[in-house]
Amino acid sequence: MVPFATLENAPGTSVMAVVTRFAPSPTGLLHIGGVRTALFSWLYARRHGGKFILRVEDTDRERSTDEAVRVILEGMQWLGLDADEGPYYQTRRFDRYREVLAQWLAEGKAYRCYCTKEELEQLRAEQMARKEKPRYDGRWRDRTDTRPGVEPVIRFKNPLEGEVVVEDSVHGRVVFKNSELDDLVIARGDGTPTYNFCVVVDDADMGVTHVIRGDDHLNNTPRQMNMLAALGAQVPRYAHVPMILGPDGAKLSKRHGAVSVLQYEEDGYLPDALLNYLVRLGWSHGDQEIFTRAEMIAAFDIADVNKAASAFNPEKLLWLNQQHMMKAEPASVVRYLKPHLARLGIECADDALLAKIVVAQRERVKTLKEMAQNSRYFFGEGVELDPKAAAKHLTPEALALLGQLRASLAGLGEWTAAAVHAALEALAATHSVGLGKVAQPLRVAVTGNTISPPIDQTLELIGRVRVLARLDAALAAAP
RNA sequence: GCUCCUUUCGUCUAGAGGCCCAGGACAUAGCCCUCUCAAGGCUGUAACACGGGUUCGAAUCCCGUAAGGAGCGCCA
Repeated sequence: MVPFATLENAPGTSVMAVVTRFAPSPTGLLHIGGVRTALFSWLYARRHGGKFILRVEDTDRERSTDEAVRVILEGMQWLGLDADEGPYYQTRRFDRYREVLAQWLAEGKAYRCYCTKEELEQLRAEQMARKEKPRYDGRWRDRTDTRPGVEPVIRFKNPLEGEVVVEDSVHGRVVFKNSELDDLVIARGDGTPTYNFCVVVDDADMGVTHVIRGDDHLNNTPRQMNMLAALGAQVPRYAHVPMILGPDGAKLSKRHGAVSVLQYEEDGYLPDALLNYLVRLGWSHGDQEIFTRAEMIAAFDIADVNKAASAFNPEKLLWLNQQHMMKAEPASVVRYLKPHLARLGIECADDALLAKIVVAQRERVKTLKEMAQNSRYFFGEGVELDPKAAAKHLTPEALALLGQLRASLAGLGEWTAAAVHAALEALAATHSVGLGKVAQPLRVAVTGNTISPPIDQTLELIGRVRVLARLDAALAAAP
């Protein structure tokens, strides 16, 4: 039991623990738009020492899929957006919804409507023809009879007059006239409850204090507030955050960005980098671009959230990902790099070596996937020489240098980057050539290509045995 | 069509009447550094949607217009 010593504050100022929720629908795969909403809700709860609830809104049984539920669960876990409660599933709360439905029917707060779909369609068509806003006209609102052969829906009796004021944390005061609202369906003909109704019951039952969601829900809010009032529940604080657009400024779609959040794991992004990118879409904290998780929690405030939609920019995400790889503890990057190495068939249990590889590679790759691909030559035996690189750099003159270099490397007392570097410089000096004249052929011989970390570090990490073997192979392959 | 929302560089944003002939970041161009590729540093190009007000003074306040978006479902 939580002791509440100060419950006697004036109305509206009572101390209330913050409770937020993320309520995705498993009718499509969770994408970055949803993730950002989840992030804002999570941050807000963490910032205020509150509770974060995960609730799966699966009342549409036709379109909900197990795959989508899996992506929500795995995605949230990968991102580290841990819930304090849930996941709840609305499909498991049907008894509760039926209870409220029965109560409202009994109290006259809701009623059965026996209109057929055809009838409703005709009504809509007529209204459109008259250039009116299409809406249900309440024709069954006060009827008590029934109509055989039609499974009735249940509609909420929305107030006819007055207005509903939404005090939104990002949009400010938004006023809706009740006369613009109609009696929405809260239970289908088959008895299953609908979204707007379930949300209201759930938010009330779960004690949600702050509803943070996409601004496509702003128009639903007055209806929900009316239902909350019918329930006798307190109205939460609303914050309708702007939507995320695709890179082209158009609505997010499968074609560009509306992919499963798990795709970002596969593409080699660090969870913290994705979160950092997403938090800066619609929110800012002065000029700060890079945030650790703790910094995000400390700085986040809904008051700083923008009103306008923002476009997703893949280049900036890439940049941030690299920034996070460079700032993070190498060991933590290793943890996320391993799956990518595994996908290339590379299993390495030497975490210390992997940490060194991370440090050597992170300033030249944008993703973990790229890091894994560019690190293949640290593992396995031989390397495949890129034909163009070999033709350009493994010239007879270069091979002559490499031959001498092989000897000096073989005789090195200790195999460190510093020792390798000294050997290279000595060779370059005796032949009066730049370091590049020997470094590039060497790079091609041991990595197969022209790109790698500084050559001395590269050799140290590849290891002497492999380096000598690869030099021998390059020398032997020469004409 | 009706109701609601939105509008600062290509993109993300700072800006809460004078600090702004608008700052930062990504991207982009140039230079420096350099054994490759990067990273890093420096420099440049680039924006207050438009029109009226209010005010000594407006990116900031008000009103229109335009353009986008959302909702108007027995979808969520």
